[in-house]
Amino acid sequence: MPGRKAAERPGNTGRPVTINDVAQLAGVSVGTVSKALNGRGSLRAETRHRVLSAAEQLGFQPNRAAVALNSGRTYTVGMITTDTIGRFSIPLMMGAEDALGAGEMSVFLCDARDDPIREQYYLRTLLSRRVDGIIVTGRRTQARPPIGTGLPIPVVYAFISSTDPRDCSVVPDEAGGAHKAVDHLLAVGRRRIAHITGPEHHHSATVRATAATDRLAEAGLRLAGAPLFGEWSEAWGRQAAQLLLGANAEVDAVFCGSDQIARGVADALRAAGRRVPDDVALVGFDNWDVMALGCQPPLTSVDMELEKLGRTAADLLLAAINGEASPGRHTHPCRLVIRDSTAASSTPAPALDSAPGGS
Amino acid sequence: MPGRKAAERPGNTGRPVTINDVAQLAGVSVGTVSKALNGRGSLRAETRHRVLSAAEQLGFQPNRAAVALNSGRTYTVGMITTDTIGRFSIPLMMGAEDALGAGEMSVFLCDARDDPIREQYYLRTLLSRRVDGIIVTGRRTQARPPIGTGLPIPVVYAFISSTDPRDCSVVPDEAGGAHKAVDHLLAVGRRRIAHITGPEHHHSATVRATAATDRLAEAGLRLAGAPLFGEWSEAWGRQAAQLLLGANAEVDAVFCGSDQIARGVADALRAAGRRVPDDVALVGFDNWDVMALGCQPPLTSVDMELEKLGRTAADLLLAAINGEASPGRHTHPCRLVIRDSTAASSTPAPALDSAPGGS
DNA sequence: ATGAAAGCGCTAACAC
DNA sequence: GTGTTAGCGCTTTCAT
Repeated sequence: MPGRKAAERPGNTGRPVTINDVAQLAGVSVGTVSKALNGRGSLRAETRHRVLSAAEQLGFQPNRAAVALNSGRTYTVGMITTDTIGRFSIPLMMGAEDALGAGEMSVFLCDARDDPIREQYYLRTLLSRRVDGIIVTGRRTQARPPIGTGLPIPVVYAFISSTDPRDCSVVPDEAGGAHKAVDHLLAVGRRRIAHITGPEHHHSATVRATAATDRLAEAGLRLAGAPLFGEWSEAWGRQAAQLLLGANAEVDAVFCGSDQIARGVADALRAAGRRVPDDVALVGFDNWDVMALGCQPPLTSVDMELEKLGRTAADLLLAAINGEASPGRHTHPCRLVIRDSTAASSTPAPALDSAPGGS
Repeated sequence: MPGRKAAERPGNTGRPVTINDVAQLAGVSVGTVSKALNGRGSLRAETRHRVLSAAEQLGFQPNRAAVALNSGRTYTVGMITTDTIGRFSIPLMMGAEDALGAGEMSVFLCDARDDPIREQYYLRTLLSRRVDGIIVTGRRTQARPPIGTGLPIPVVYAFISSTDPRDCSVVPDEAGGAHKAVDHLLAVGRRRIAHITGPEHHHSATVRATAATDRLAEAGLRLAGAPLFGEWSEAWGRQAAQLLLGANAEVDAVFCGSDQIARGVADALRAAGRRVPDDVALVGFDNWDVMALGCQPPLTSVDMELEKLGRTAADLLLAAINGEASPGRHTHPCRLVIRDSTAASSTPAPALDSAPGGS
């Protein structure tokens, strides 16, 4: 009964189908089967066809462990993430997994949960499994010590980077993203721009704050007050916005270090009777859909394009596996996504913006 | 130089260290090395020690492909998710990965992206890699057709379930969760409870709505109006809240099908001058931290405990791999997380709740 | 054009 | 207590 699944066929032993079974059914030797299946050597068309249909009929799937054993390649890579919660690593992983899948690579998922012990455990596991390469991802863009030295396989750091400049890292151009945000605010006519962001000890916060300050300086302007460092939370956004309202009513734009902060700012501004974007334009960072779109009004935001970044990391890893390593720090541009929170104030349409919930 | 990493040692060939290298360095045969490393057979303590330190010195890691080849077991499982964006599958995966890691299992990550073709591709890949089992996860709790029939390895469905009742599925007890939400609202003295939720064709929406209605009926009450089916979005929450305000000012609680919806409802109520929880108590679903905590006030919500659910699924899979299958549909209880949005209205503290952003 | 056989790294059965 | 060897499933010479 050729149409049936292998495991349903009467007489099926439960044992996986091997190349031997195929050889027997096709009436040839295993060597011939191997050639037929891999399109190597020279075979009569008829023989090749006979083998292929036998394999088909048995539902034969080559045992990759055996292939790995004599090729030395497993067509497998490890992905180690230090990020438990996954907000940043998920798109990275998905992008990488997609790019690797196209190269017939399977991905081992390793969640190190910010624990160096777990990390080393996973590293050993992956080496034992003879993965062809490793991608290391994490929640922060700050450089971190290499996961290992003198490893026999290539490693690519994605989002995070390695402190060793010879290592291959792919990182978002956060400074460039901040530049785009500031440029956009200037372009829509804003001049008194404040900056609210995360903790000062957080790499992304300082990079983005510095970049924003520098860009304004290039335009002959200064930030409206020092950057407000706090937490990556809506609550901090609300709190900081109130500080701003208390101290300086002249601000006509706020560039925020994250969408969560921006959303808190939007809520606080609205509660205080300030209109966004008419009175104050708002730009976030991350382009986190649920925040940027849930915000009233929808938020202009800097997108780090993490999925693309993951894809790039995977491509660099594949190249390195094939002997074409690209050592060093590779930056990946950010993209500014413009939404209503920075709509040009030259054409205000107050009545339309104010009741988004109406049915 | 014993302290050095294997790959840095002078004379290192780049070739992975095998059991042969260890045998040679220890001056014994490969069989002896195998016994020493796996604690089998009987060896002199001195010999065992000599082997272990040789292995240590060379940084030996057994080639898992070889182990797999003659044990037939790969200590590997596949995790197929149909969920691209990952909101639900991430905690599931993390829980499962954690539980499997404890069993020395590595996890292949497969993102099928809602594409049946990709799903079957991954299934073939996993079978070819001879995984010991498969976990299938997805974004919706609705039953889906089995991923394959007569498969040679156990499959466990997590969050989603299989339409075949003989398959092993682990699903959240959404109805139970809805019961807890309603019970809690009744316990804090609410009697006119409305329900706003996602699309009517969405399994979770109807299950939760039905369960809420039933529970109220058991208490001799009725839902305040028919369930409002719409979208899983904040915008719909806002819109539905306005419908509610227009039609029926007497509602003293809203049970929402998701935290996103609840958050939209909270915003709309506040904008309309209604106080939460004083005038209207609010319960969400999902306990999605960023929504539940970002909401003003923080949201009481039903937590499906997806990480635990993933862990349970992994444990069931491990058991099935060891020959102790647990066919059928296993439900996993939900947990109600109580926050300010349902604080008992008998002790109102209006002044404190209204300015959470104050510094 | 096809078959036979060695070998990838490891484990286990058996010999000594 | 330790060494030798067959064999897991597959690929790849090398004969024929």
